[in-house]
Amino acid sequence: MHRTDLIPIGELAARTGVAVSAIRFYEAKGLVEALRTRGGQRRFLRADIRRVSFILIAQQLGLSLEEIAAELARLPAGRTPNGADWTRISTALRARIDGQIAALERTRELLGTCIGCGCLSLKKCGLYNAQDKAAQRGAGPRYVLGDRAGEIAEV
Amino acid sequence: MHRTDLIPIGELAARTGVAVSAIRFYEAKGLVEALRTRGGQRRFLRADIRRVSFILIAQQLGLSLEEIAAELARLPAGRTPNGADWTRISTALRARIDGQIAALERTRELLGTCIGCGCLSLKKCGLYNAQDKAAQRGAGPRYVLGDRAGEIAEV
DNA sequence: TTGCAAGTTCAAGTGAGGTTTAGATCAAGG
DNA sequence: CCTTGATCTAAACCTCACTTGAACTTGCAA
Repeated sequence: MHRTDLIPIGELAARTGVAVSAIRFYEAKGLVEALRTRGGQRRFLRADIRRVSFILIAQQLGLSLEEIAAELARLPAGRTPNGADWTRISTALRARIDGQIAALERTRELLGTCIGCGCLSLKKCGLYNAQDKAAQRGAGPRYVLGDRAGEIAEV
Repeated sequence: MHRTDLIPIGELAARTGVAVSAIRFYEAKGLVEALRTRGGQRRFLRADIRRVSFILIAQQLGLSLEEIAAELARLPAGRTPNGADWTRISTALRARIDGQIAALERTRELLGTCIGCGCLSLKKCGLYNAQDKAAQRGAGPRYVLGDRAGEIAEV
């Protein structure tokens, strides 16, 4: 609507709070697309502000960029999410949050039964069996741990 | 009590479900300590099974190895946690879980108000303001995002 | 004593999610 | 036209939490 329908990368960065370098990175990953000026500079659609914001929200919910890309790719013709898309996506995100909360609550309960007992004793503690369940993908690459959860022996 | 008070790295690995390489890595990071045989092989105390298990639990709760090391370092004389230590630590961990759950619940609520509205519009959505609050340290290094949360402009 | 699984070190690799650097080019105002 | 600031590319670098590989050495059982 404004005559500046196309915005340069710096403005997209300023509007979303994401670094310019990150936006270029997202483009390389296929999360956003840019038009180019004759000189080769990127020009984004105003709607890409929403698109990038969606990326940020989804990240907060623990989605990887790959998952986010998959979600965005489901939108026909590379559109920016509209109302109906958003309903579908946010419903899915909510399910994910529910799962995370449930996992944390289970862990908390188990931790509660352990406070004061000082057991830390594998068979009895329950927290050890909870490890695979409680997995909320803590910081860092745990590629492998997930594959062998459950084989924990007794003390 | 068993005559094998000292266990080799392979057994510690088998008992905790952690890879041998990971245990060596933990030792390098100061999370566990090992005695050495004359030949230079590591021998761990049986109690280190508990120590490593503690590392795993704390990781599930989102602590970095550095934080875990700090927690373990507070134990006098490099002991393995006993009952009292465990009470103190697990109480702290529980507070952490509570915080994580609360953050997720806030996010869920905001998401709920957005389902169907399709807004994704920064000023109105609320989810954008929630970003710093909801931070549950999703997968991957988000060192920087945390530092600039809140500077998000309007669409 | 031998055989071999399990152990050792050190350096380099992995993968996510970016940032930094360097040097060149573009766009807009004066 | 010229300067200034934004943008460009490519490649290198960063953290975290590990794994992998190469090249040897130990420890234990038969």
